Amino acid sequence: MPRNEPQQGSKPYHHGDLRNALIVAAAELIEETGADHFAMVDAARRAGVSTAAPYRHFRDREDLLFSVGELGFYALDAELERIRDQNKRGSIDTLIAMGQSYIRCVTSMPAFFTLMWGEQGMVRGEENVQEKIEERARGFWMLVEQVAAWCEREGVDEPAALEISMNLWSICMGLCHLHFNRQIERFAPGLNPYDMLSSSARAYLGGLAVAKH
Amino acid sequence: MPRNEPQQGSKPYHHGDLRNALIVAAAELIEETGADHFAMVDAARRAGVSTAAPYRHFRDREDLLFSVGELGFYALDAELERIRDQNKRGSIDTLIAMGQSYIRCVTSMPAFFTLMWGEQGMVRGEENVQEKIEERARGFWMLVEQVAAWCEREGVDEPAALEISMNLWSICMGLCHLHFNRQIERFAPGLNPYDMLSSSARAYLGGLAVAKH
DNA sequence: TGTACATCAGTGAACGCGCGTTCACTGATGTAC
DNA sequence: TGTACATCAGTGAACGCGCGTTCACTGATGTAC
Repeated sequence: MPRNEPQQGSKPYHHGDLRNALIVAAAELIEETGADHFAMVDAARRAGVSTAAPYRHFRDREDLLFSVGELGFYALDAELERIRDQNKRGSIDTLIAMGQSYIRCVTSMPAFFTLMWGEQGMVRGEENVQEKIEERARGFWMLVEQVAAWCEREGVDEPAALEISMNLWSICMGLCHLHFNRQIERFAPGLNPYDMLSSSARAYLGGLAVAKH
Repeated sequence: MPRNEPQQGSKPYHHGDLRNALIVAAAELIEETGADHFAMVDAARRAGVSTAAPYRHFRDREDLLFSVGELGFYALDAELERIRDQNKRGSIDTLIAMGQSYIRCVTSMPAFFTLMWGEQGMVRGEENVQEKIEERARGFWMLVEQVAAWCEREGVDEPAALEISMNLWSICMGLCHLHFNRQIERFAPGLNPYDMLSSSARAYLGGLAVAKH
């Protein structure tokens, strides 16, 4: 019988990839019940191990949650990178597409929201956490770069790129928030966050370009 | 000895206004530790009563939290009303001032954030909760009214007022979010949400007005 | 190739804690006569 | 004005539950000789 194949019927003593299995299990649970109500023991149960097993791979609950957050950023960054590479550098369509993909990502995993940008993901006094936190900003710097290119095109002062990027991020954040707290469908049932981003970002950037000409 | 004056030294058996005292205590605790970690027993302790007492006034924990949310909306609406009455109807400055006051309110009571616009405040199958939830929208309708007046002035289609209001709300929401998760000071230390709102709302509304002329 | 041994990744049972909520109670208050 | 009684707003003790975490353990794996 081959070593690496798990025997049928009897589960192997060693899991093989428990760390990742726990992250995935936790991510699923968080999707279902929200990060606040996430329970360490449930993650273990879902991964099919004892409640003590996770502590071989994570210092504590917070440590696991942090890793789940990393998973979220990984997915988001990959998506943003894809959008960026498929569109013209610094065009308004690129900026909007990036924003829409941001909204899509965040919306498709709403429970990651607080996990990714909440306090908890940021405040941890530990060894090499600082660089991990830097990593989490990758998507934002992608946006800044595109905005800077747009500024160059439009003859807008480039130093403003950072502020413009923050404002665009704000709009996306706000739309995400309103969207998955169901405020959009509540107050304006005909609208959706993707079109709203498109129209408001166009008006905003348009207003900036006009002001500078 | 007068009836209504509490005796010094010995605390009276009846509190007198325990319901409100509990709401205030809960609000303070939520400010300190966040709504998620808020504990019913702590509210009772802070109000100086036994842990069972709150259940004379609130069905359960959720019920108390809902009432705390109402307090938040009460403060917000009062502030928005004040700003509206002090400014010119439908001017861009009024819109921005309302947004800034929104940010100020939300920022000054960050822990109310999820309580006021999170799921929990919205999903409750109960008697006359529906009308209470309607009440929570008062501030938003104030904004819509001002935006409609602005539209009239600028010759923008008035039906767009709702969408424009949602977009402005989004921007404020996003700025609040970024602000008190410390993302603004992290990425753009020189900026603050108030000026950001002012500049982005002006560009956005300017862009809309230009597009229509 | 075989064996001894260190190390690793699990188990299962238990701990302690804090919280939401209930229960039988008791002191205070309001009211009908 | 005084009294009996219903009702209200508290008390204090206890419950049950679920969760985070630890502990001594054991089975599996990798490696030096």
